[in-house]
Amino acid sequence: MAGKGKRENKPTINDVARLSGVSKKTVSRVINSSPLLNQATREKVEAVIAELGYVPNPQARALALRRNFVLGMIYDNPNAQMVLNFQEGVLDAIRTTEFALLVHPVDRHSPDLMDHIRRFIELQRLHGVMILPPLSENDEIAALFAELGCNYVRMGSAELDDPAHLVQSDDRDAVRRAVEYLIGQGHRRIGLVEGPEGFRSAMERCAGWKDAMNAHGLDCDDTLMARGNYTFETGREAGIALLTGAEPPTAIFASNDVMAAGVVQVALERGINIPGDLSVVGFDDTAIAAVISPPLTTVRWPIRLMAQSAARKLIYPEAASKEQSQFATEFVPRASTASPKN
Amino acid sequence: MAGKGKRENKPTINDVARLSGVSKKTVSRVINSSPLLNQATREKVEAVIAELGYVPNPQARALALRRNFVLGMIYDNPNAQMVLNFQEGVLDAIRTTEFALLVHPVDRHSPDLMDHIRRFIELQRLHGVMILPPLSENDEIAALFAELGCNYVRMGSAELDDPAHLVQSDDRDAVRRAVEYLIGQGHRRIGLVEGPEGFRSAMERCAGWKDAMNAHGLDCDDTLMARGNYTFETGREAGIALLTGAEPPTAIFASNDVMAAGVVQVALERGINIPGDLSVVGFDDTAIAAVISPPLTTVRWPIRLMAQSAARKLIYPEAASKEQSQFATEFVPRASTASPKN
DNA sequence: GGCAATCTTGACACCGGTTACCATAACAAT
DNA sequence: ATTGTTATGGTAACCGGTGTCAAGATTGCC
Repeated sequence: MAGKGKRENKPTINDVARLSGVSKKTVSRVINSSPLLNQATREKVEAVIAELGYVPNPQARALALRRNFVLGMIYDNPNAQMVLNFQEGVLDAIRTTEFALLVHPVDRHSPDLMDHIRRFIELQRLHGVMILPPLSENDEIAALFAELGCNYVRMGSAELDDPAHLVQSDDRDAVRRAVEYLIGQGHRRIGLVEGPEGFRSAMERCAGWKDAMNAHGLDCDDTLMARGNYTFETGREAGIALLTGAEPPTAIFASNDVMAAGVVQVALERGINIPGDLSVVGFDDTAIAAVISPPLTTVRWPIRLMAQSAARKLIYPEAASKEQSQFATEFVPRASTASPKN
Repeated sequence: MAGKGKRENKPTINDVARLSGVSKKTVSRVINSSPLLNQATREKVEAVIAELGYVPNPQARALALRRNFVLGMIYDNPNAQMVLNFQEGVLDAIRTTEFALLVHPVDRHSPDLMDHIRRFIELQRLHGVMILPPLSENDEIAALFAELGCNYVRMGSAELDDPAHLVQSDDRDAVRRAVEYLIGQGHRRIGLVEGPEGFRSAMERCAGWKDAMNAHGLDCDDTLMARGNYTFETGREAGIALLTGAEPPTAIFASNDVMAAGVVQVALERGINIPGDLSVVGFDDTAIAAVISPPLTTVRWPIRLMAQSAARKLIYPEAASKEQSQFATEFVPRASTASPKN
């Protein structure tokens, strides 16, 4: 039996209004820092707010404004470090705002992926959603967001969408530069561990490798290429395939760091010295790169900055297309590369 | 969905009521599967809901029910893979519910950490929050949640709280078993790379090492111990400290996988063969363990299961203390351990 | 002093759901 | 036929904020 006495409930806008002798609407004006408001009134109300420790109810606000201050992020994690860095970047961007971040991992091989995503969008009514690779490369998913009227930004390795809906790194160029670094060291037979079929990022990275090889008159023959699917195990397999040929490469570019780690492990198991007998280059610069032996030469993706930009595109849609979309990568030389011996 | 017309606003409960010729209240009863309702009416309304693709507005629901169907998770990432596995576990648990997951990384060294967390809790009014280590070991933070009336679950390595607010692995026992494995292989001088000062998990793991050493009459002298702070770099430093002594250990237990990777890298740099000259054991079984060379023997934490349990404790508070709190770890032998040579 | 222009403020409906309470219909028991 | 009981559905108030619009207070100007 609740007495009429002190309530345990949080203070509401009505409490603030009553205690400061103004109407709810005026309190609302204070909260939203409306310009048409007497300074004295504002201070009086602010004092009461501070005293009560009043914080507006976000659900009520969302309902009245028909606007939800929550950003979403969907991913099918290819890489934990990348996802987490992204999360941190988003948090950087929303820290000074009232936005929050909802995460939603999915399984891209699930047969009801689309239904699953649809349900998620309809249920949560988010302000906007960021889509991470490889889901971001799926145009069908983007179309679903558009159909449901949910704002989105895709994070990708190529021009997947217009600038308002995209943050992008130029993987092709980044890989070209990395491979040219190897060529500059004197390598002529440079292998490629390709990413999975149908992945845009895999295609771009492959194209970058070919660009560099062709530009220097080097052959891209089949014995220099092996396909993986961005996992460690397939990196190992690709490594075995490349290293057991008649004329094995003196350097290998792997389309991501985990696969590069697989190549390194296989090489070491066979007594192939790195970087003495074989140079290895990865892509992503995730935590693993610095941690394996020897530390891996790789390409750093400015994920955190890209995440900040993606979040801002959603928070300020009117400026979305002016917000930076293209991000430069950075080549990070470490100890897994050297000039070939001969 | 029939009708390809212009996409109006989303259907509301009123639309459903009008089209099915019943009142809002009846529709609400259908949505909440109230038992006192005519079967025919229910089916009629359900048909209209399906046709319209109606989904109740979560903000309005949250407001009316005074209850928010969102779970939160705060962490100061010590380990990306762990955080992500945890997220996936939570998603497992909420997949069939209407709950969503909000994430909130923080910096535990920030001077206004407490204010930051307070603001987060007050602003979001979550249904409950999961706290990951090392933040979970901070009693002050737990007290803040209690003070603000926000339900929480801590994830930890020891009995930090009552079962309703805790999911726990027994790190001490897990480490004891891992070290006894080394002893069983014939090792006598077994080094410890300790975790950072003040961390409960670090203390527990250290205690487990001592338990095993003492139980077998082995000395825990200072030259066998070095402290790190759970980062790769400090793992390297600790490795150098342990391996440059007069009588270096033949095996090293590192309190987490990244530090173990640091030890491995340092050893390989100095031509110390692993596992021939030195066995190394880690803790966590994060992705890195399987990926370095040689693959790391370690202890697997059932993070995903723990996360599921934590989420269920929050979703069903009435059953929270009956939900599993204690989780067993699993010893994972790989190629970084072997019997000492001599 | 009178009147318009501008600044402040509050009454009230509304966002999209929920519950409390009441009204009616159907059906059984007396 | 009257009454009691149980199903079922309607009405209105409410959750805690917001927009609209107009009234009241101030000010400027002739």
